[in-house]
Amino acid sequence: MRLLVVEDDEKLAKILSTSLSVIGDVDIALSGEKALQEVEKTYYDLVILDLMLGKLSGMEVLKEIRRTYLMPIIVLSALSDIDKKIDCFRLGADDYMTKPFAREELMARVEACLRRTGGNFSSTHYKFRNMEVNYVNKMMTVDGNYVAMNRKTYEILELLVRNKEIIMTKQQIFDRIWGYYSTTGTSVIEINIFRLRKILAEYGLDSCLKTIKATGYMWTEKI
Amino acid sequence: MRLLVVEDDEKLAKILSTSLSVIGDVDIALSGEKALQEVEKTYYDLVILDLMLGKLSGMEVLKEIRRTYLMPIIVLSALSDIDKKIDCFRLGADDYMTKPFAREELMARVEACLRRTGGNFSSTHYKFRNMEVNYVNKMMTVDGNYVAMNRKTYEILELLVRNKEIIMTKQQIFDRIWGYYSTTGTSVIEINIFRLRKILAEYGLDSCLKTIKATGYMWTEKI
DNA sequence: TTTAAGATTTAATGAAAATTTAATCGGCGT
DNA sequence: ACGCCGATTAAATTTTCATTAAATCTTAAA
Repeated sequence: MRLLVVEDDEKLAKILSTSLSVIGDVDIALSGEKALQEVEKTYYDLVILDLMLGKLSGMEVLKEIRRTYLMPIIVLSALSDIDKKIDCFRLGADDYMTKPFAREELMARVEACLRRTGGNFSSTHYKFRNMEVNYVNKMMTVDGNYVAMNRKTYEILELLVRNKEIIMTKQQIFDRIWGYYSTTGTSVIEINIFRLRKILAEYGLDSCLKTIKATGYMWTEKI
Repeated sequence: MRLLVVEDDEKLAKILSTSLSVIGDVDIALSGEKALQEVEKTYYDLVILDLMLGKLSGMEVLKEIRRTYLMPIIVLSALSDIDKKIDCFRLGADDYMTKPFAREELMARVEACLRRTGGNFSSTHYKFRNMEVNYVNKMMTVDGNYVAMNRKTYEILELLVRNKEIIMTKQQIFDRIWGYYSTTGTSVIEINIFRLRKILAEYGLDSCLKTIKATGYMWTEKI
């Protein structure tokens, strides 16, 4: 998880950064210009954006980021002005907090946002590189495009990525997807693994799906 | 779009309901017990939940809904108590507003939530090429001309385009359009999909409506 | 209230796709 | 070389869905 704090008050930026470090790696941008550079350079899962910046206003930064990126943005401001809030939400902010605020509330709101949008905080998605498996919608996407596959094939994929870096034995896979009372042999797993690999290979992801001989299969990000 | 307002103050509930009606159909639950019933019965895109309820506390309702459902929940409360806020976020709330609040701020926050969860959120219409689906007037137009279709057929179309690029399972479609207590089989979906396809085909749009075998259907712009 | 048009549902069929079975091939360790 | 296990391919079987026709329910006009 990678977060960006955009805040010109260096002291506050440090404090926020320390708090947020339990959630993921935090970068700091001390100006709007710097923020835009960072966002282009790195993939961020969430941005905390103070409205009070120097030359480039926070609103400008918000607008500019939203022209290209979709990650959640939480706006901080000294103003509780309703119109300002509305404007920020219009421009695509996900939340708006008025200073002063409790550290705990910020943390709670950050987590609520991340829960919604995925990342590893959420039990609704798995993400790796440009590929995503959405457990709710029962679909895999690459660069946002739906990748078609058979139902059972998908279920194996979901089971494996839900348990990444852990070996799933054939018996576990079988019991989970086909159930105890199924009469089919475990060779059906191999066929679906084969089909899954063929699909993954189109996107250079087949090396994530390892065969553990005489045991089972494992999804790994350590290629 | 279907919203649920859980609020025991009937006057306030009505006011909220009226405001929110521009976004979608709004149901009201005057008690926690009623809210849980409604949520089981109907598919909701978002819930507005007042913490001050009668017997069953708002927190209980929140916890209970989250045991099963994932739709965004915005909590309203007279208390600005930080611990209360934290607790709500922990239980899975998506946002927390302290009363009194501006109608506009609530609307902005509701839209921000839906934008995250409902894909490209527009509360009034969907447009693609020369075709438009107007949720307010409940009609589809092509080049501005009204395209006639049955009500149920239209409702499926609206549900699918509101969730474009996302697979809608047959169960989701069924629960949303026919409701939990309906006795009809899910084959009615297939017939309406068939009719919808025939209509769409006249305008070369049938390829937007994908069948996801063994799962459901999906509207896509990536033909 | 009756009637008829239209909307919706039920039922049934064949085609297409998914799943399973079966069989062959190939590598690796003993 | 032999045996084990998994990859791969082809073919058989099962499931799911599109499509048609007919039955039932709704709605609004007469």
